[in-house]
Amino acid sequence: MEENNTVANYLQNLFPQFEAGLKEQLMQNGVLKTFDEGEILMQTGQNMRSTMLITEGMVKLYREGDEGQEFFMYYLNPGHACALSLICATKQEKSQIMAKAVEKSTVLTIPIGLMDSLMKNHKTWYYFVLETYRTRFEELLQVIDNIAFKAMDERLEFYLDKQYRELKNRELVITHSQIANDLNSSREVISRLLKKMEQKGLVKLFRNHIEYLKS
Amino acid sequence: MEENNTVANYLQNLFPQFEAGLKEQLMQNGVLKTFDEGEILMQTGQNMRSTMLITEGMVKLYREGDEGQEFFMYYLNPGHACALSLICATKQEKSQIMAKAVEKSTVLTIPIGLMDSLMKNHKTWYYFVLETYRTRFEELLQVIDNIAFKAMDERLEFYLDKQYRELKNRELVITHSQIANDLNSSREVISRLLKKMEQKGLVKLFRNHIEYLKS
DNA sequence: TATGTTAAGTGACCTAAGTCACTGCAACTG
DNA sequence: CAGTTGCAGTGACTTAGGTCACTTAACATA
Repeated sequence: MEENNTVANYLQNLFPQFEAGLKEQLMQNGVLKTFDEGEILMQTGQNMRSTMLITEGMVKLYREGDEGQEFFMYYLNPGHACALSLICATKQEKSQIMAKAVEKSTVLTIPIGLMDSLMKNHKTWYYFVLETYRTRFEELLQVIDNIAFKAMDERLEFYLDKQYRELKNRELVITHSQIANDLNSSREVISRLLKKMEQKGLVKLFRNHIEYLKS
Repeated sequence: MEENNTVANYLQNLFPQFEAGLKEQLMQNGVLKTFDEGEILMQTGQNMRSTMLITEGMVKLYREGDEGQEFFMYYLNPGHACALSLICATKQEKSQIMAKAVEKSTVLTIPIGLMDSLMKNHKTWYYFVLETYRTRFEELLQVIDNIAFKAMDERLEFYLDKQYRELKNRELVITHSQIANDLNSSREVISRLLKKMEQKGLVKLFRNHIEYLKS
C-alpha cells in the first residue's frame, strides 16, 4: 500500500465536493477500517455505532428474512455510503440490513454521534445525505419491480446484467448457489435457467464463473 | 367546509414544527387541491411540477409494471409527503410512482422550483425531508420483505392488517379484485385464501367488505 | 495417483398460484 | 319486476419454481 491511502487522499479523490471544514471533521473523527472478502461490515439487528463511507473495494447490501434467508439489494462502491446509517433519528439504532464485502474493501467509519452536527454545520454533507437517500430509494424501487412483476428468468438476467455493469467484466466469478442465495431461489432452478440462457447464446458457463455475452 | 381549512390552519395543525418563515413561504406559494375518491394525484412518467403535502384524506402509492400492473406500496396520511418529489436533483423529473386518492383528499401543492430554496433556508424543512425519506425507505424495506420472503397467504394477512391499522376500522370496504390488484395477484387466488382465513376465524366475508377479526 | 471436496447437471416429484370457464347471487336500473 | 351489472364461489387445468436424491465433473491435496 502506498502512502496516499490516507483519509485526506480518499476524501480528496472520492468526495471533492465536501467543503474544507467538513473534510477536517471527517479526518479528525473518522477511522479507516479494512474488511476482507466475504467479511460482514454490518449485521442485521446490530447496533449502529458508526456510519460508513466506502473508500475502496465493493460492498453488497442484503435484506435478511426471518429464517436467515438473504436477499441481495444493491452494491456500494467507493464514494457511496450506507443510507440508513446517515440519519439516526435517535429512534432505532438497530441496522435493518446486512452489508458484506465482495472483495477486500476499506471504509471510513464515522461515529454516529457526529451525524447531527455534520448535518447542521455542513451543507455539502446534507446534500450528500439527500443524494444518497434519493439514489438508494430509486434503487429499491427497481428491486421491487423485479420481484413484484418479473419471473425468475428475467430476474436472473437482470442480476447478471447488474453484475456485469458493476464489475465491468464479462467474466463473472460466482457460483450458481451464490446466485440462488442472492435471489432467494434455489441452486437447481438457477442452474436450469442458466442453461437455457446458454442455449440462447446469452452466457457461457464454466465451473466457478460465467461469461456474460449479452449486449 | 368550515373556514379553518386554510393553508395556515393546515400548517399549524399538521406541521407545527415548521418555523414561521417556512410557513410563510408555503402559504405564499402553495396551492390547495382536492381530489375525489379514486382520482389519480400523480401518474407514473408524468413530469413532476410540484411536490405534495397531504392535508386531508388518504393516498395510496403504487409502483407500476411494464404491462400496466399496479403494485401497492404504502399509504400517505395527512402530514405526509411524497418522498420522491421532495428532491429534484435537476435530473429526472418524471414521477417513478403513481399516487391515487383512497377517499376524498386535499393536498398542498408546492412548485418544485421552490424546493432548493426551502432546503437551503429552512432547517425544519430539510429535517422534514430527511425524516420523510428515512421512514419511506424503511417502509420499502418492509415491502421487499413481503414479496421476497413471504407466500401469498402471509402477504394477504399483512395487507389486511395494514389496512386495519391505517383505517382503524375492522370493516374493510374493499373487493377481492381490488386486493388482488394491489398485491399483483388474481381475484380467484385472493378469494380462496380469504376463505381459508375465514375458516381459521381471522376474517368474516361479506359482499364488498371484510370484517377483520384478528388481534 | 488416490482421495476428498465442492460445483454443477439431472430426473422425478410436489405445491403455490395463475388461468379459464362457468355459476350463483346481490344490488341497482329502467 | 325483468334485465343488467358487478362481486364472489368453484372445479379443472397449467405452469413456474421449489425439493429430493442422485450422478458427474473439476480441482485440490496428501
